[in-house]
Amino acid sequence: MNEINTENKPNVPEIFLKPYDPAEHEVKLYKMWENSGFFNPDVCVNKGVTSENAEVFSLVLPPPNVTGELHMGSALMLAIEDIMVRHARMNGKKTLWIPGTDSAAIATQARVEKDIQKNEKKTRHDLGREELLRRIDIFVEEKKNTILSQMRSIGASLDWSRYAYTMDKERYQAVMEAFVRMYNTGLIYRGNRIVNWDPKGQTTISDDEIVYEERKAKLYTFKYSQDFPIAIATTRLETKVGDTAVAVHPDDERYKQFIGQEYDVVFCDVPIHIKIVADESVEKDFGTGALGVTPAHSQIDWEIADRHNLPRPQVINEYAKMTVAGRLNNLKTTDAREEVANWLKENNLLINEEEINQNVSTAERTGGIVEPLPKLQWFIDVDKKFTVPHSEIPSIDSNSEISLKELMEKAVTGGGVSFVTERFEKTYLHWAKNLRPWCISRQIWFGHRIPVWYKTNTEGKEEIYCGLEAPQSEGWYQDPDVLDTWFSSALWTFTTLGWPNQTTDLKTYHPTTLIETGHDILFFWVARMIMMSGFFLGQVPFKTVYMHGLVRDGQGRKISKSLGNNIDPVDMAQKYGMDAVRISLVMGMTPGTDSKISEDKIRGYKHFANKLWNISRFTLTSLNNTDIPTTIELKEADKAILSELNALTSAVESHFANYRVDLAGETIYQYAWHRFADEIIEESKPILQSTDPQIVKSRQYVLKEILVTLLKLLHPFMPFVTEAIWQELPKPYKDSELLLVAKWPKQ
RNA sequence: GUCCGGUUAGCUCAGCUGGUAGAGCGCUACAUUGACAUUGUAGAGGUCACAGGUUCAAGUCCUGUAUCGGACACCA
Repeated sequence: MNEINTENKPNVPEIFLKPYDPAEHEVKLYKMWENSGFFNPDVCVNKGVTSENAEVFSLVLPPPNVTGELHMGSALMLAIEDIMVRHARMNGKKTLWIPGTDSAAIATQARVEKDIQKNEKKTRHDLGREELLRRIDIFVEEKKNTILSQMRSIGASLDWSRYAYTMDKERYQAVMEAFVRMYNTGLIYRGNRIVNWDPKGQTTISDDEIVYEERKAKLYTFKYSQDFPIAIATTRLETKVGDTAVAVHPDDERYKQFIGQEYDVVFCDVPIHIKIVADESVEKDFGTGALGVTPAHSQIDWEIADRHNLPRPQVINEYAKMTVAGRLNNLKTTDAREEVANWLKENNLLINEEEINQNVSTAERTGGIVEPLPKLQWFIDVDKKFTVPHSEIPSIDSNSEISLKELMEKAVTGGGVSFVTERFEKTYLHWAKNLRPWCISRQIWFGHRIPVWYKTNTEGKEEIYCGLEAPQSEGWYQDPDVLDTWFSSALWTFTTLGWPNQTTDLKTYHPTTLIETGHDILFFWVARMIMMSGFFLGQVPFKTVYMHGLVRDGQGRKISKSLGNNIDPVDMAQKYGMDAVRISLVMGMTPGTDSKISEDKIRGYKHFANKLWNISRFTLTSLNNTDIPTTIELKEADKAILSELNALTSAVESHFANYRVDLAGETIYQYAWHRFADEIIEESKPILQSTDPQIVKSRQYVLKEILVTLLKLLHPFMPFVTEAIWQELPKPYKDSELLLVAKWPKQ
């Protein structure tokens, strides 16, 4: 390198004379970055910032709800990912971070329906499917700019040229293709099974969308009739009109004599036929040790009915109302329960009534009490074996036979996917082991519609067609249901890269390097991406899983509207600057563990941004009107300072390697403030007054080195203030116009 | 019920393969025309939940207890 040109003498820009003002810089800087094109790895290669065959670093952004707004959780996610992405880019990796938004099917449709109900007093059925979908599209178009501009305001260096929306044309086609391929392999099937029905949302939901709430319930012990030999216990009296058997344990001495007997009774106006069966699944010690079997309204009972070939009358409908004749007719289940209790009392059949704690299944989205109902639905078979034509997953051979469940286990146990926090690996494997068929059909309108058509043929039989386009001939009608939103999300790592086309992007960036997301969607999303990527590509979707925790308030409480403790990232950024918001979210956050945010903390880091500002001001002032040769005879003390700086860079690197961005941040913070500002700058003041020019030059050189290194190290964490300062540095100090693509300090 | 975590300064948390405790914020006192009051210096404050064990040596490893939290399952 050359000596600094005297015409490029460092001046102290006027801008440093007042405190750092984030508002003055943030929008401008983001535009500058975005216009530079460097968020796109292709541009980085073309402009020589990244070498053609550089190591790849790729990840997809977990797409936020397209109609939503930024909250602290998504701000944390964007901050962590942007830190890793900027770090990788500065390290010369071919770095791709794909932005996207999610349609949030149920939530979005519910929101639009509510508005229409309020403003026009109409239901979705009044409007019809087409019109409702048109309204939803309009709503999405109106809303999406909010979230997109908020994502930019964070400073996220996302490659917007590859932006994807779960419901855009490319993704929709890819989802159809995926369904058809899985159907043709026999992994997707239609079956009549007990599903979790949400009467409030009027749709099925998957097992993972259930939230258990503990409530008090009454456990009733009773007999079906005076001459029925066995008493049974239940909390759901109203379902007993749907009973077809009483199951007892085969070894239970009390009931052995009755096994095989059958009884006809009229129970609360409903004639029922009860067979006494022996089944291992019954616990002798619970209740009376005898279980009233209601095949149509309980998962376990459905399975018992399978084993004993029992009829399965349905007595509750989709609105959670009774469908039987008599006194229960059309009553809500809760009312019917009381009615049955009254009837039992009237007829002297009630033996005992006891308060117990019970876990009630509720729907995560609507809060409705889940009603198990038998329904004809679409499922993914996780146990059926299929052949993997081509596998890049360690421990899974090409052309081997495997089930989705096994694939999901092996992808992790074989080391194809590793978890930054090991305990999530255990949670994952535990879940995968107990996986059951995944119900993927939903009875709403907004979403990826199931590409299956039906037709009743001349013999009165139903024909089924599954394909990308509707069949040409007459009389076909499409399945009205749409897919579980997680079905399309599960394909996200590769549909965003152009699949099913074999694009260059797909070859270059898949498997992605990393997925970074909240641990609350480990099963919903992370696990299912592993499933789908394995099935369609024979690849893992990502090599590393990094899970972040929940963002809580300063006292560790969940952030919620009712507590009124919401801290809005956008408000906070206006007050203290986005850099302060970003770094406060990251500092003190351990991977996988819930973290805390408070306004005090954010304010503290605004001080830090300003400290940096003043460090820069001092350093540039000290260098003013001075030429600093780039090769220089350094004094011993200055050599020591530089080797300490190298040690800092190494420490930061090793924290990055361990995905401990929190520790990396703290290490730099500590150095910048308490070592550089408090000590090195202080001791430099007299040194710079020295009459020996060698001493002065040596020190000036060191100060410049530290400043440049610190700006680089801090850039991933506080991109705005560091770039703002960088823009004021004299050219000879810089290896790049933009700090965004400057070279990461060498160790 | 099963499986995971946590329990370290007033608060929020670090502390890797064991070597007599750290940070940030807060608090106290002092300083102040100095790059920065969005500051500096100094300081107070911890038998590292409890009880055993292994070891020359234990927040750090093992066992158990208490307590808080999470995931999963679920009894009808």
